[in-house]
Amino acid sequence: MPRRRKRAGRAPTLADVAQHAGVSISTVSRVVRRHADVSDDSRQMVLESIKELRYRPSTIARALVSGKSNTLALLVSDIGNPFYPQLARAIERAASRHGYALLICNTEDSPTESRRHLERLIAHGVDGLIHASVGKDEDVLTELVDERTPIVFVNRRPKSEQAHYAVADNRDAARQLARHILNFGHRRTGFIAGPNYAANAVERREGWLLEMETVEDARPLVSEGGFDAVHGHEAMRLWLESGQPPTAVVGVNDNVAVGAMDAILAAGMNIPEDISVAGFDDIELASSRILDLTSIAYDTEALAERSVQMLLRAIRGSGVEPMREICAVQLKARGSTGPVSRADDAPA
Amino acid sequence: MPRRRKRAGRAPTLADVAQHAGVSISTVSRVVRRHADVSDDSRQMVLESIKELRYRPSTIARALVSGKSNTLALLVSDIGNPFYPQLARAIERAASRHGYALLICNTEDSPTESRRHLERLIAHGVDGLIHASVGKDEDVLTELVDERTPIVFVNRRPKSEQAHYAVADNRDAARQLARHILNFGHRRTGFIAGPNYAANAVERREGWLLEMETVEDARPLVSEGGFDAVHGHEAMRLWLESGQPPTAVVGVNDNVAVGAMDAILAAGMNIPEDISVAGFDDIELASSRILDLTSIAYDTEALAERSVQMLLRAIRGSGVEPMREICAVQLKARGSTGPVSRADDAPA
DNA sequence: GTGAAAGCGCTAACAT
DNA sequence: ATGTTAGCGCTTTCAC
Repeated sequence: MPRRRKRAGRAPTLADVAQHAGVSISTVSRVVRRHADVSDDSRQMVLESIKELRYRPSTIARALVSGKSNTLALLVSDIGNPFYPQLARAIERAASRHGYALLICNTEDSPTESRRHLERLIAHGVDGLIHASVGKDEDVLTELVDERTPIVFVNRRPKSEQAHYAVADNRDAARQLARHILNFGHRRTGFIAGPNYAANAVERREGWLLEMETVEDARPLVSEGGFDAVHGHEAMRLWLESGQPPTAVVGVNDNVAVGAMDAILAAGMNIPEDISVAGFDDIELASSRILDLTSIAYDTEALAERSVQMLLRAIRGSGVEPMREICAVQLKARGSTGPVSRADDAPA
Repeated sequence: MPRRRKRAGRAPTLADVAQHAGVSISTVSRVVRRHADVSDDSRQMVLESIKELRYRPSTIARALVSGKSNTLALLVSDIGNPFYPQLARAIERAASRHGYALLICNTEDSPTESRRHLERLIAHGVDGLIHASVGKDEDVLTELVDERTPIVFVNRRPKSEQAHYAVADNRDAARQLARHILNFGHRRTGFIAGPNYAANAVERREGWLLEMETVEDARPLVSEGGFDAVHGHEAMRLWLESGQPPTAVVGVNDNVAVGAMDAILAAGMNIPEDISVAGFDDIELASSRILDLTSIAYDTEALAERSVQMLLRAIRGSGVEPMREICAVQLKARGSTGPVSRADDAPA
């Protein structure tokens, strides 16, 4: 009844295996790295010793020697926002397909947190960074990151001309959504925007307004805000209290839209009979009958795959041309948006 | 107009700093590690060189020397389930407070994935593991992990008697929820359970049935399932089609409850007038007016803090006694549960 | 107070 | 086909 077959303490090393198998360290190393130039005999012996000793190569030592850690890192704004886990999962899979591990870091959109994470990640020797955090920290980035650690932006268009990025066409997405709303006859509409430092948020708002301008009598309202449900709630509440609320509102993301829905229900009104609601991101719950929320779906799989590919290319060949990728979006029309029904300013 | 003040290529090392500052490597190392025994003069020089060269100590080399990586890893079942990001964030903060970085891994509840991650993590030299993935992989764990990499289970009661864990009292939580439902007069009730391999799911079901048994004429139904909304939907659909659906159903988590709600709405019935619904986890959306879902709230902050503390203790002193911690739960009664209203088998 | 030197576990020449 | 050796960047004795 052996408790542990291995004496506790030090983990077995190449040298241990070599000794056990009666060969040299290099031979073991060759076997481990699946190098040719090893006789079947030796290989057999080594393999057995490895199994018996439960040897596992140390990534740390490898990283120290090779300067490569086979690890990528992903920075997200808010892991609590359902969109990011979805993206993270896709990126993790993509990275894994290419033999890389992925570290996920939560920046909470704070440059301080970004800095903390970046310091750590660089010291840890990650081979590349995927940045999906939404804004405010570009200065920190340029300060800390140099060409030895390539970086790709996902779902965020960076200011720098030199940067690599994979994004969705937010402006077009917003226009599609606006068109959808306009087609239902809405004219007094509301857009609950995100913060100005976020390129995404700005693009969505711009697209929205652009499309609204194509219709003579459209009167779009815009409310500044953040990415949280509370912002959506607050903005909607104010509009409701104004006495002349929009007949359709769009949140800068589904979180915000949910907040707005909440406020509408709290005021005793109905969706979409009184007010239509829509958002961006198409979070999982959006398609459920409970939310049944019209939204813009991003192709996270494509975003993930493309960004990882770009990053790997940047890691291999340094100093490559800036790479860009614009991924498709898809309008998911659902029950939260419908025609204007009240005596209002548009055809029924 | 200097493009980069540092020549590209190799990152600066201790030796570079030493040369630049005109001192020895050891002195630089002492300064970096805030060791005493350094003259103010030397320290000054070194500090300046460090700044100028933008030197950053290599965690990799440190880890190789010290055998410690100052990194913990968290394994979760499904980062897409809103409960886990919440937990992950709390654990990340707790780890960070103690000077540790956190790696987050998604096992998708697959032993294969668990193995992949564990192999990597151990090779990467993580100092400890926090396991919040829900089941099926305990064999993999005992096979791969030895006492050099301590492990703490969170939100999951392990089979092993020796293991450390921090969990919530699921049985009690389920009883509270059952009592709440019974108090509303419900007698024909449904529990949409999770998989049998998940201790959490089993405990919740047991608690539920235990409390139901305290009432003579209660007739609890149980439906096997998974942790996803689709399972909740499917189970509810079948009950609805049976013609005698329960007047109150509880999902093994909020995801499942949402699925059930979806099915109820799809059948044209109302919540809670026709059927009451509740869940576990108290995901963020549960408190919104849209879901307004009665649920059990776990103290994720406590779970996180306690588990990290336990893990660190295990890392420092090896071979410590098994540590256990049962964290509090709180019933959040909301609008999705209400009294029986139909001509049914209970007092109104 | 400071420096020299021996490793940590591995890879990658370079021998043989 | 296999062994020897010199590092990777750091910590840590141990001298001075």
